[in-house]
Amino acid sequence: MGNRGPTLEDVAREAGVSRATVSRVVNGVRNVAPEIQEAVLAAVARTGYAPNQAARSLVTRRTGAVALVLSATGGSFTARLFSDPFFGRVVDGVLPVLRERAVQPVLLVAESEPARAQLVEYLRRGGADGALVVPLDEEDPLPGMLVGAGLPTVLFGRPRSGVRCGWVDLDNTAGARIAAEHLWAAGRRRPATIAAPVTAPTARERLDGFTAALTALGAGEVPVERGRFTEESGRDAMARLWERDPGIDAVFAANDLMARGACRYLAERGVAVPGRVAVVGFDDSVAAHTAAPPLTTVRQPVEEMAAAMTRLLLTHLDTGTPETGSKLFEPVLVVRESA
Amino acid sequence: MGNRGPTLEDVAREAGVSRATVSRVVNGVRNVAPEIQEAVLAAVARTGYAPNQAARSLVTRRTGAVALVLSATGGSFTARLFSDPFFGRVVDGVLPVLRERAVQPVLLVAESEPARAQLVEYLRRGGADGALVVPLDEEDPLPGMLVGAGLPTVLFGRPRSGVRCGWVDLDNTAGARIAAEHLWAAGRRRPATIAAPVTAPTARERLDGFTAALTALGAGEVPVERGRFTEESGRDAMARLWERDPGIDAVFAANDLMARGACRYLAERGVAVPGRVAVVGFDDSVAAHTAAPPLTTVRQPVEEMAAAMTRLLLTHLDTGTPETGSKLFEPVLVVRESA
DNA sequence: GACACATGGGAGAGCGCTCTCCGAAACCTT
DNA sequence: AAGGTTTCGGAGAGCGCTCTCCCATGTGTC
Repeated sequence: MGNRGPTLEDVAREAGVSRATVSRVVNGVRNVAPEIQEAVLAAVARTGYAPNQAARSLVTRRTGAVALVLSATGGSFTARLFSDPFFGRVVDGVLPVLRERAVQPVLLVAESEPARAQLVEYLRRGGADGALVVPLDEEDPLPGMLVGAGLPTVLFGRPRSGVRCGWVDLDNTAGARIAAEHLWAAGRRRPATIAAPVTAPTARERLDGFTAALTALGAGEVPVERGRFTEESGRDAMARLWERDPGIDAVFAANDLMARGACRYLAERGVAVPGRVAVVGFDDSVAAHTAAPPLTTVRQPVEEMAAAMTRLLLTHLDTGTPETGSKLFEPVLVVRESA
Repeated sequence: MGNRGPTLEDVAREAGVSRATVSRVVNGVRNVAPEIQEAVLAAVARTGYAPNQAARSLVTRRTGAVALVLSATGGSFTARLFSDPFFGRVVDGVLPVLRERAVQPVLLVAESEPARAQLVEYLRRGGADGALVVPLDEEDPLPGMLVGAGLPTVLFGRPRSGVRCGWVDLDNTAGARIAAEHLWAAGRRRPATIAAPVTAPTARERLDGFTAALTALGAGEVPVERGRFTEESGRDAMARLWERDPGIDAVFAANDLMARGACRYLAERGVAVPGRVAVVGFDDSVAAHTAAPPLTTVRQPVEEMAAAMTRLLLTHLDTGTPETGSKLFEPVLVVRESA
């Protein structure tokens, strides 16, 4: 694309000033006499000038863009990416913070191993100033690769050991405990849970936190089935749970989508929710209040967390100090009708 | 970020050759003696060299990235973006084509007016070599802005008049006709339709095509209610339709999600589908076959279309000719259980 | 053995911008 | 009025790379 538009030089000639002056006006720095400033702006408008970001980056070592990386090691993940409201919430939290600072948000998806490699290479070459990473699996090597490449990085969720970078996270264990205590207090003595893949640390904390809290309360063994965070998989897990033991009177699912799936199965079987079985979800996404019945769920302030994550990165970028800030958020139980 | 890593110069010194030679090896061009090539690669590995994309772009006028722009003029659209399987399918179609060519896909979202302006500025400055745009509203000014800025652009859906650029599209009118004919052939004589916002050209074609086909077949007035492409809005539209006229015996919805919503409403009212009312969706997304009952729907080969759109852009980029290619796809009816 | 010709690798210009100097002019201050 | 100080704008180096020249070797031909 020999799309060579006008350069600073052209604008300078047009305005009858030097390159440096045009640069000053364009970047709004220092004191340039008002009439000269006006002349320059007019010249910019007349020529249709747009600064060449490559040339600018070459000297400033900044691109003005920040990458929001969605990564997963499992196959076919765009399907999940664009069906789980979770990601939309992350994006919703990130965008305003970046926009306010006039930083361009750039979404990058790492859906496979080669994609991950290509993505890291892109960032190593200076495709963006920093990365906000939402990894979905514990084994995901991406955060380590990025941090290893020296790229300012902040994660949604704690990094695996050995990877030093900023992060935000929810106290999932506490969230699971809140759910357990709510169910217990409501007289439920035979709770089960629908967990998520073992590879998601988040999921493990929710599972362990739930069983640990129930054990502490004096409950017996808690039946566990696993889903894949999708509504469909939640339905299936509920089916297996029910087949194993129709005596259970409560179900805690690791996210709202799976909780919905569980409700759907129960509805199909004519089992009353919450009359016969109480259901608690996790996240408090839109999926929670549009469910039938509306879900009681553990609220994860995703947007807030994403905004905090973004601010952490911007601070890192501003100060240049690679201090790895972090922030842990507390969950809250949102009681609706399902439990 | 004074993140200055090793430069070509450093690698050259390390390998005992000139800058030019290192550049040749890194870019895999021309004939470099095998032993020298090896020495250079070793030096690259030792120094951890990564080419500076800004410097490279400055001379090549290429970034090696292509933007996939998701744009909408309505408010709060990330919610829809990350809940409608449609976008995931677009991404699924685009990624492989780009990956194969080692072009970095970069997702950009234009969720508001300022965001759109910032995005255009970013691309004008050379943030990417070209743009694949998925506009959701007819009034969306983005395609025009991009084309006006001289950026190679290909749209999903025909451009509004006055905007000259490549595009791919589905023959929505034909799709709606197929649906109408299917329902008519099945003996449905009182069909209604759930359309989408007037601002979506796609939606208008589906609505007009449906009513036109039915008129041609000899049907009377077709009741119309509008949704917003979401399952929830489809449910509500069905409710209004039913309230207006419980005599209708078929419903054609402008996408699968709304068709699902319609089914849900009918199920709530105890109306048999397809026994009493037949339902036809549009898109054949995952939402179609996971619905209860599985939806009869008009298949839109989104992935294929997205791949074609990408190839159109790459060709444009390769040849430099701003010939505005385009491709129209034919819909197919997928008959399942709902009609 | 003299010439033409391919082949491998270096020198150096220059992509478009920022930013540090510096000099000229205007303004105080005493 | 002489010196000091501030304000404004220009000159020019240089960011890290690519790519065109060009020269120094090989290799083939008669």
